[in-house]
Amino acid sequence: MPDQDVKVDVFQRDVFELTRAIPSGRVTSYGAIAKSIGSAGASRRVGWVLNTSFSAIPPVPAHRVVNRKGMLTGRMHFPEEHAMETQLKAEGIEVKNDMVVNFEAVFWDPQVEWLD
DNA sequence: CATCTGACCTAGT
DNA sequence: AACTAGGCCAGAT
Repeated sequence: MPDQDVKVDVFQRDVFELTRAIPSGRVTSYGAIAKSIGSAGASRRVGWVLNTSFSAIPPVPAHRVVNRKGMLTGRMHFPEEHAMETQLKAEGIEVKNDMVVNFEAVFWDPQVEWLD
């Protein structure tokens, strides 16, 4: 099989695995994920992969992934309109006006805390 | 088949 | 510090 397909598969697998490793009550960013799996700059692909994560087994907590500013940019893509915010709040993360409150405090850096 | 778009980020001006 | 441009790469049109 073509190398490209393999790369995509690995990329997707890594994104899923890393995202599942995000502790409850914490969030991370697309760029941080991309960087820690060796694809720095490919943050847009992370979004695409997460979009396919809704049907993934086991489920991927895509609601814990936001952009660099702590903004819930992907909430409109969730199955239900307020799913992302609701789930975050259920985990103890405060969300106001589509923004994670105290973002720096709840930010989870995969490169530091996700050790193989 | 060509062009645009997007759950983004960094760097340059 | 605000703004622009470029890069990333797969889907959609």
